[in-house]
Amino acid sequence: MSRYSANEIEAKWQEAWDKAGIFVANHKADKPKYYVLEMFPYPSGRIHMGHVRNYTMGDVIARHKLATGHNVLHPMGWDAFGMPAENAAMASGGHPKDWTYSNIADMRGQMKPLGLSIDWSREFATCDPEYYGQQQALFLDMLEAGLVYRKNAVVNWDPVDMTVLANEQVENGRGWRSGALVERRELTQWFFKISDYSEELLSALDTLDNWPAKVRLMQENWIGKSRGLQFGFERTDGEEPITVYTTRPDTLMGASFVGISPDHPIAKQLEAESPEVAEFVAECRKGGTTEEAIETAEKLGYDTGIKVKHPLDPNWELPVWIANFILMDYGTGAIFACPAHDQRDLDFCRKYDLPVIDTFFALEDDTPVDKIAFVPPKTEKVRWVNHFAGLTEATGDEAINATVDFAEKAGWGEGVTKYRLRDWGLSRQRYWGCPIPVVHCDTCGTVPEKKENLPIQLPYDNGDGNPIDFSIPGNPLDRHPNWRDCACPACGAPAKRETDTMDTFVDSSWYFARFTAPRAETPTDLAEAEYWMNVDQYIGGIEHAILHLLYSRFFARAMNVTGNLPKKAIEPFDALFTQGMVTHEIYQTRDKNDRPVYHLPEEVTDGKLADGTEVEIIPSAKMSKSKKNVVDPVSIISAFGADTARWFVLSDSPPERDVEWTASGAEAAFKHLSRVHRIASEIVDSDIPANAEDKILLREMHKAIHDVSGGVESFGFNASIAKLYAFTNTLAKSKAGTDAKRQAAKTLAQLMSPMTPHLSEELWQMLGGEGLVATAPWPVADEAMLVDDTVTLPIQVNGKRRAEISVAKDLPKDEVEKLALSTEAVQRALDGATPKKVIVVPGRIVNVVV
RNA sequence: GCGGGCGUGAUGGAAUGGUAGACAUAUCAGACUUAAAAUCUGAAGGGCGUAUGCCCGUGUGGGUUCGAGUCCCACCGCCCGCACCA
Repeated sequence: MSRYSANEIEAKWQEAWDKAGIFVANHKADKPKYYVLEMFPYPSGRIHMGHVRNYTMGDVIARHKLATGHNVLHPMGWDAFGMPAENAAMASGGHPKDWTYSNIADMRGQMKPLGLSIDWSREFATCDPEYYGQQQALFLDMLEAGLVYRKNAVVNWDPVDMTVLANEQVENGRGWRSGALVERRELTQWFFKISDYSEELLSALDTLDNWPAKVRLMQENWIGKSRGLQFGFERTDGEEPITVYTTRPDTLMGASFVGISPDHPIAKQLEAESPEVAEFVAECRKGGTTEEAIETAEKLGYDTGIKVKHPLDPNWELPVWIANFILMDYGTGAIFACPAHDQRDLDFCRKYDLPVIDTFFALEDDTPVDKIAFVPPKTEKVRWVNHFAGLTEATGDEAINATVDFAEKAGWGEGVTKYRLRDWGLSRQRYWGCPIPVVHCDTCGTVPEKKENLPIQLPYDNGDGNPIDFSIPGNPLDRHPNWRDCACPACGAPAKRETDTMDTFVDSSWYFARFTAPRAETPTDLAEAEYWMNVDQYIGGIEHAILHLLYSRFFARAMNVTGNLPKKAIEPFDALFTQGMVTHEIYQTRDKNDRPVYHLPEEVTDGKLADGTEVEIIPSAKMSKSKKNVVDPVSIISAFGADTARWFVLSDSPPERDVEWTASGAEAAFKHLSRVHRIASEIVDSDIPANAEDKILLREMHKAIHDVSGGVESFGFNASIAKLYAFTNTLAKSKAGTDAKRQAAKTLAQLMSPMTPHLSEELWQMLGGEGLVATAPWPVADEAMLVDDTVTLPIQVNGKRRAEISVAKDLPKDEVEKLALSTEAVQRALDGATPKKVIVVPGRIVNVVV
């Protein structure tokens, strides 16, 4: 009898798969194609358990599809541009390119032992010039199609490091490295016109039936379609009216002031004229650019002294304030405030002592607004105070529509549909990204680079053999001695290259299309894209629910318009699955100042440190190096094997939810796999004649085929594994003959093969299976074997279970009823009473109502 | 602030509106062993009871239903996202 030795068999079978070339995707037309893709990783240098879970899920799907006769494309690549490489270069020297490629080599080396069914021949990294050169070609196509433009936009600016900061680099309003107070500053930036597609991206969400409803809702809210009224407030000084946009025009009688953004043209004009305004606006620009930072910052206002006339009452004058919570990017950058029915406006008015006017009340409560604004759902009926369009009782929605109609008829306003979705700013003032292929020429202006000059490559050094110094703040491309110098593609005169590089979201917005023809001389090969697109199953983290997925949907449309993708691919992901994280307990103690001190899992036994100190345990926390609750897949694989890691990350929780990594759970998974191996080898060594138990075992086998397959097809991997445990227990206890047990064990090996491919190959071979289990046809359940002849029915009296009966599965309802009523326990519960009603749900339950 | 999600034994979780707790972990008991490990068998939501059983129980409070973990309303708690992290 042989023992289960994961390390030996895993290497052996990986070699066998490689040799057979079974995971190399070829464009063969005789089988249905299936494209399964997991979001590609950032090459940090180490894989983590989240990767193991993500890629194992995709692998289960890919292997199951392979076994069910599909032509499977399952590729892998690297999302390789981005700030960590530059941060590493800044912190510890070296070059982002070297750092990245060495990380990729390390990670590939850690991933291969997982035994994933990946077609490695298609691998690429987004920082390969062959990839980003094609991305530059796409950019030029989009520029030509009018989908790219330049405008000013606000960024986080670190005045000490003289650099743009990412939101995550702003901590409590200060730069993470310099500690300087961050300012909002305007720069000229490149933008994709994603807003051209607002309506299209919104309405097409309805076609994405196989996406989680949650993700569609998040995108819907992100696009943020709203209907409102746009109109001008006339200024008393005769200057141009101030145009405002409001989604609550019905509350116009409650207006207490007109507010403009600190970035509004009027504010800018005043800023130039008045030092006092300049000071105020500068104050507003302190703090981060995130919506959260702006919304939660203390309300600040400045009375400009400008007055406007209320559109409904020429004698009513409203002041114009600059307010820090008004976004220039949304609507017109100007609003009217109705403090009674908007909490932000109310906070502002209370602070600056501006009037608060109730415009409607709840039907049965006319308490004036004090500290809490009255904001009922727009579907709720309210009672209006002196409404200008003549409303008395109406819902918010009705009032808004009536008001828009009223304003349009009267001619002072216009109903307008707006979207919250802003254009996608793709400029990054950084080195390690795809260079934007345009040239600035003194005579011709901004000129696209010629396609034959692509790729515009990043310079590795300073051109004179001296390395680029990444330790100085700012963009190395800007200060490079000669990289910027070039000839204008239009007139040939000396010109300067654009030094902004692209947002890394651009890289990941089309990689799925590139995988269909990764070595093509154009961004895509239309014939290959036509065959392989769309991605049949896309798998990744919920954190990408909005940006990455929305940008990809936009890119697919843009690529279609520019002839780089077929029409069928404008929604590139047919089905989406968002998996949960892998979490782990945090072990912490406290230092003298009561600050937490974290401990590695291996330092803790039975809730105590080696010196006996009690450890505080925080359950289910996201794995993070700083909290020391990280489990390294590499050490798990060397201790137990990849199959154990794969089995465990799928077993304990539903895939969309977080799974808690526990040492005992991993060990138990290993024990179970060893047990399956032992059971199989005992069967091989046995010689039991066929007997009456055979049919019972085979019946259970068909039920297992049915349940496990169902779980795999519906992302119920944990349910499949629970069934595999149960079936293994059945097999271990069965007294059936050797032939039946061998058949059951072979089926068990097949059913396990998507999760534990190496062990399954080993078992398959031991049990005399033909060829590789990976390519053996997936077993099919015999429907006739799934139904038992008798069923057990629980009997309830008034909804409480009192007894159960065992009946033939097709026994008529009235017979079932008779049987149920005659049961002793039911008679006792009835206690002589006559049932009012008996509900018989065939095959399910009987309920006797008294 | 806005938006989204989740609350079931000691723990992870299962349950087309139909026997709540499948499957697993941890725990306990037994078998094997000189002993331990490994393995095998079994117990187990809480309470009462020798027991057939009975009562209570899915965050809290209401509601719909013959029947609610599941549907509806309100509340409480926790987690996540918010446009330059990937």
